[in-house]
Amino acid sequence: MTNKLNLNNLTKSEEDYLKALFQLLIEDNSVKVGNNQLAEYLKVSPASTNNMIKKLKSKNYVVSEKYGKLELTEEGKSIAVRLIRKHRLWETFLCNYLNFSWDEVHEVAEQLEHIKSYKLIDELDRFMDFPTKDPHGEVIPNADGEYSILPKITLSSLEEGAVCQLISVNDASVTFLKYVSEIGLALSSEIKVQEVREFDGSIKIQFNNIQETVTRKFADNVFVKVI
Amino acid sequence: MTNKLNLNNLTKSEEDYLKALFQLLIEDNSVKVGNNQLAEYLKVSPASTNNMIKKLKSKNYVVSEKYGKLELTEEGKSIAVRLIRKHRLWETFLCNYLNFSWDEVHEVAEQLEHIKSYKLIDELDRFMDFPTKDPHGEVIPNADGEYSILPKITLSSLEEGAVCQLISVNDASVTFLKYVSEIGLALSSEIKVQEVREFDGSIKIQFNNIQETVTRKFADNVFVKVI
DNA sequence: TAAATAAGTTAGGCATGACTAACAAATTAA
DNA sequence: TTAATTTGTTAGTCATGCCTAACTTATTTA
Repeated sequence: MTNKLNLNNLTKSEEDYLKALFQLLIEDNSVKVGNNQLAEYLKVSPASTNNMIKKLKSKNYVVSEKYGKLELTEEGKSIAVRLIRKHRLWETFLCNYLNFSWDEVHEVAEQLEHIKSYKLIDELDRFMDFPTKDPHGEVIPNADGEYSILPKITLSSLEEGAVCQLISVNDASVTFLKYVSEIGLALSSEIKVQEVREFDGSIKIQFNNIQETVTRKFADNVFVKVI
Repeated sequence: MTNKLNLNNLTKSEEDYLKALFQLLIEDNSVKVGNNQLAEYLKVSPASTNNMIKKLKSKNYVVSEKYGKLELTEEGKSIAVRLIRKHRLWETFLCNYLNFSWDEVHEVAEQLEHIKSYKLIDELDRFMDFPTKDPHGEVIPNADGEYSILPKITLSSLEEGAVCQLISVNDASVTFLKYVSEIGLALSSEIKVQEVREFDGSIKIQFNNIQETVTRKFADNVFVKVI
C-alpha cells in the first residue's frame, strides 16, 4: 500500500501530467511512452513536457533515462489513480444526480478532480453508495486506489462476424460521445460486426436491429467484451 | 439585470480579489475600502493588491482614482455575487449531504467556488431544492444574482440586557466555528447579553440555560437579530 | 503648520508553466 | 552505413501573480 498521509501538494499541472502519463502507460498499456507523445496527448509543446518531466523526476514521481522512455514510480501511480478515482466519481455524480448527459461531464470533472480534500471524495463516494463504474463504463478505483484495469479491446480490433458487448467508451471527446448516443448505442449494447472494409477500415455493425457504418476512428474509441 | 452571457474567463486570483472587495464593500457596508485593507483581508502584500487592482480596472470590474477608494462596477459585483452563490451552495451541499460539519466546509468551498460551469451550480441548486440559507445562516443569492443583504448586527454591538437570536456567523475561521459549536451555540439560539465589561470588551451571555463569557473578538463574528 | 504616521505606488525579483527556435541523439530507410 | 526523419533537449522569452524595498501622497496630531 502506498503512502496515504502525503498531503498532495502538487500543482494542477503536475497532476495533469501524472494522470496523462498513467493513462498512456497503464490504461493504454503502451510499450513505450516518450516525451513527444505525452506532449501531444496533453496538447502542449515538447519543451514544456520536458521541463515538467524534469520536475516530476526530481520529486520521484517519474523515472526515465535521458532519451529513454518515461515511467511512473509507485508514488506517481498512486497519485494518478487517485485523480482518476476523483474524475470518475464526479462524472458519476454529475450524471446520476445533476442531470448531466454523457457528453457534458468530462470538462467539468476535469476541473473537479483537482479539488483537494480526502473527505470530500470519500463522502461523495459514500453518498452515491460506492459506485464501481462511471457513466462511460470505466471502473472507479476504490479509496485504497485498488481497481481492476480491464483489458481494453477496441471495436476496431474485431473480425467480421464477431459479437460483442459495449463496456466503455473513451470520454475525452464531446463530439464522439454525442455521436455514440445519437446512433442509439449505450453501455451493454450487443453489437455484431457485419463487415470490415479493408479500404478505409470502416466497419458495418448491427445492434438493436439498427445497422450503422462507423469509421475506424470511431471504432478505436469503443471498448468491448467479446461474447 | 447584468450580462449573463460572459463566459467568465477570470483567473482564480481575479475572482478572489473581486469577491473579497465585494465582501468588504457591500456585505460589510464599509464607507471606504483601500488598497492596504484589501491586501490585509486577502493576506497578500499591498504591492500585489495594487497590481491586481490595476488589472481589474483595465477590465472594468473595479473603479478608483489614484490614492482613492476602491469600488466595484456592476459587472464586478455580478461576478462577486455569483462566487458567493457558488460558495454558499457548496457549503450547503457539503453539510447537508456529505456529512461535513460547520467548521469543515469553508476551505473546500473556497476551492469549489472556482469551478466554471453554470449548469453545475444551477443543477446543484435544484438538487437541493433551492435552499435560501447556507449552514452558517448566510443568504444564498439566486440564479439571477438577487439576494437580500441582511444588515449585519454583531453580538458585540448590543447593550446589556438585550435579547437576540443568532442568525449567522462568520465562516472564515475554523477555530472560531469549532468554539461556537463547542459551547453549544447554534443558528436561531436565543441569546441574552448579561454584562458588557468595559475593561476588555468581553461579554457575559446566557443561552439555553448556559452562561458563557466571550471575548470582544468572538462577539464581532456572531451576527444577530434583536428580538 | 510642520513633522510623524498611514496609505498607496513603483521598481525590481522570483517561481511556475507555457511558448519558439535551435540543436543533439536515436531510429529508420535507402 | 550513411542520410533522412523522428524524437528529445536546451536556451531564451513571456504572462501571471506573488514578494521586498524604496518611494510618494494623504492624513493625523502635536
